[in-house]
Amino acid sequence: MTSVFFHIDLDAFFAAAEVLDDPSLAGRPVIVGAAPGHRGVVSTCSYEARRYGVHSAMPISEAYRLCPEAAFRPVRMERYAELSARVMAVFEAYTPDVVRVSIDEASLDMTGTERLWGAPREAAEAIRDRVARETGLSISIGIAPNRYVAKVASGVRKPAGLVVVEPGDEAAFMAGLRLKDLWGVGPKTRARLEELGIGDQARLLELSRATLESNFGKAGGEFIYGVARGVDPGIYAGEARSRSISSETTYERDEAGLPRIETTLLGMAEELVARLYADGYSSRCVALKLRYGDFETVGVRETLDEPFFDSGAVYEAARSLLARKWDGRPLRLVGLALACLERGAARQAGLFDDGDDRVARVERAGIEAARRGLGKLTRARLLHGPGPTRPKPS
DNA sequence: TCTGGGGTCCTAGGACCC
DNA sequence: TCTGGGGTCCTAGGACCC
Repeated sequence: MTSVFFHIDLDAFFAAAEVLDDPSLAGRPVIVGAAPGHRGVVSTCSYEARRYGVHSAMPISEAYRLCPEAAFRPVRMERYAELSARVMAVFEAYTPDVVRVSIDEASLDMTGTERLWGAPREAAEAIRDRVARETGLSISIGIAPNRYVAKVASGVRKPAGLVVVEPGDEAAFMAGLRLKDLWGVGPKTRARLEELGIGDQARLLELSRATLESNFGKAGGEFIYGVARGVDPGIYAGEARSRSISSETTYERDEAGLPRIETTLLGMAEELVARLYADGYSSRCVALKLRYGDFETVGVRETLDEPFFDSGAVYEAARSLLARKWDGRPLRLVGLALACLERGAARQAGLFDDGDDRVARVERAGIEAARRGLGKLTRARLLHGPGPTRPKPS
């Protein structure tokens, strides 16, 4: 049986969600992201805003300059997650094999569903109508014999696009695209390709696998060689488990005060450990990220033999990494990450009976934190510490 | 008063072991 | 006297994506 994959993308999702909740925004340029006058970027903007040249990841100051009359809205991730879940539930009504790629994208294996939902195009229209009816959101759909080509196809005719690549047409479809439409080939790779005289897809096909590997490394070369021909490199094939969790913050003004920086790290350690327990992981690596005023970014990390047991240990590790790496110049950003994640919450030997009930583990973590007086201590420090260190959530 | 925050994967070099 | 190799783990940095 020929495989049929749908890749579905929500159109300008965050901006569309804002319009949904405030219909007076319909037809206006809407920019979701940082507030003008603050440090930050555009997260998503409506198609009306794109006509002014505004786009994702653009500094908010520039977006404001281009389109001061736009409605600027903060990111409301919880609301988007709620809407996303409703959209994903619609997809799951059409196939059991839904890979949720991100908050606004999914890859569906629709192989063998023809008898239920009709030809791919009909099924796609049915999904689109149902998403619109149940959530009021617009989607773009790419259909192809593999997940990679479906993903690319979903992006070439947004918004409300529907692009079908028939079996056998994958290579021809890819050959007709611009280099920037290749998923996984970013600005640096494109620049390097241009140095090699490669400005479009057709020219890219002339490069041998060996040439690509010698320029982009073994993995990179193989990747480019394959995707240029419509071969799926297995982008969503990996095991769906989290490998790291992180938190970072950009100060409104560069910060050189050790107490404030440490307070930031303390809050992050608490937040990360809480998330770690809630998700049922343990970690034995902590990584500190620092960005100086000139945007120079450095990192330092440490791996332990045993998992961290509580946020106090993570905080102490973070402090010592800071002492080791920071040269004292004002910091624009600090970030903390936990990596080497393993399934199962960390336990101190002998403290608890075994048991892997998730809720129980989370409670245990809370109990343990309270036992050590950690909860109270850190709350006091965060409330009365050296002032606010985190920008308003944008 | 440019340049967020949360992730993934790859590379290259060094330490260490057999 | 010129210094094996293979494997694994760890670190720092970089590219890319949403």
